[in-house]
Amino acid sequence: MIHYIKVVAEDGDEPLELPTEEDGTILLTTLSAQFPGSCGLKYRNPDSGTMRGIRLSDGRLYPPDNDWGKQVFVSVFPKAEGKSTPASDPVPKPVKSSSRQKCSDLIVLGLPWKSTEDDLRNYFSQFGDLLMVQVKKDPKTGQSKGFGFVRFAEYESQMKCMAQRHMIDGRWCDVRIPNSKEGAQQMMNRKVFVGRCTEDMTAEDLRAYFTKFGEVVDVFIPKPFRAFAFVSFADPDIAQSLCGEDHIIKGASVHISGAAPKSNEKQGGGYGGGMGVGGGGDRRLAGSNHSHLGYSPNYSQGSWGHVARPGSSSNPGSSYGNNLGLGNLGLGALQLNHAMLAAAQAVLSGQGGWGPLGLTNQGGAGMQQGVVQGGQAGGQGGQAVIQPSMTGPGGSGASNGDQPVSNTTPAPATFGSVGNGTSGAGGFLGWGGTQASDTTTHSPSQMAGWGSTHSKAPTGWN
DNA sequence: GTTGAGCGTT
Repeated sequence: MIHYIKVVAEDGDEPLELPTEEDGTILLTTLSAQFPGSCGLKYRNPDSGTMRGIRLSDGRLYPPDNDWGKQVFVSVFPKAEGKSTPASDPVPKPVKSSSRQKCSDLIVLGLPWKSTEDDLRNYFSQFGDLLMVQVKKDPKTGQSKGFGFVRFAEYESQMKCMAQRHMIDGRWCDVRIPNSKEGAQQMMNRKVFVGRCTEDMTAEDLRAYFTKFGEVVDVFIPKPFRAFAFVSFADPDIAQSLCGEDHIIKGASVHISGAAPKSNEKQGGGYGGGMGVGGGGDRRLAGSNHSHLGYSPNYSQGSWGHVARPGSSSNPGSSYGNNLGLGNLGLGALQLNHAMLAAAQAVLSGQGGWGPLGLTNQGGAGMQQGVVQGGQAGGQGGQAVIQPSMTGPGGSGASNGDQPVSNTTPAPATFGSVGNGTSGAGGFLGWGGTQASDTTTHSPSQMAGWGSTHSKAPTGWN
């Protein structure tokens, strides 16, 4: 039977009532939801006049003598600091004009093994409405991996949440922006990469969803399900504005980024990131799996897969026509081998036996997702593997930059796709595209944090 | 049945 007990953060405060669970215990998360950082309860023993601690086990606070009684309990904080009265908000609101910012998923690190999604929801709801809560677990054992994700409805909630550490079920946890969001704002163009797609997302679903942000001119979903898609907008600004965001589509959290996210991995003028051979291969022909309604054919989408475009002016296609100038390739930075270079040149010149790619036969139809995987970058040369995932003639040449091509190949240098632009823009060649590796250089630039250490839970936990 | 820096099978 549920009832309520009175709790204060400090003697003299106005009591706040916390609900018990059915078994009469109080969840620590319930406590810490109202008293951030709180890790326990105590009360004054009327007989001795001294304070007594409340038993805590498995994240539950147990009533003394099986009865909470009518007394007022006092919240206990780790270091005799960090307590906060409900009256005084401990978090100075970073009230910026950031009100219009959008929420992103937040990773919660350092969760106790036992914490459930309910615990997380219970705890984090103190900051605002939650759209998503998940604890990553081992699929087999169901054992928590000790981290999870949350997503708030309001950006203010997110800000508040990230502005502090979190005591969850007896452990200090950190909330951060996931690494997957790195390099968010970049690559201005009209096509965005939609990662973490689920298989039940159709092109129509994506179109329907993204249309509310602006006119969608194309949706591309790789044929063998690969958990990502491309969405192209008529307005590049729309696409750009979505980059870096997380959206929830059909219950799944997808991540939106520029079509060649690895672009800013390297700097110094080199075009390190993705290599894409990509003319605007977006000529769409009927029969493809594209949704193409209302598509205006004058969107030349040249230069996909190209990254780190010099300057910010978007002028896709025209300036890259058949430009194989090595200066644009950033070769030095990527240690390309000759085989790959030759392959690329062959592609652009329409020779080289890349028949399966449909380049030599189809005049304008761009090959789709043509992928060339060299060995390790700069490594075993000659092992270029071509794996076009779509070869149908007339297939719309969605030139898919260098998005995740293979997560199994270590540091694959990949081609984007190749295609002759609708407007005659020739292929542009860029190199790069290491999807899986290279994550070590990222240094999450979040709000000032608390080191990276999670203090051990007070003994008695875990 | 253990563990404690990290980054999301679906």
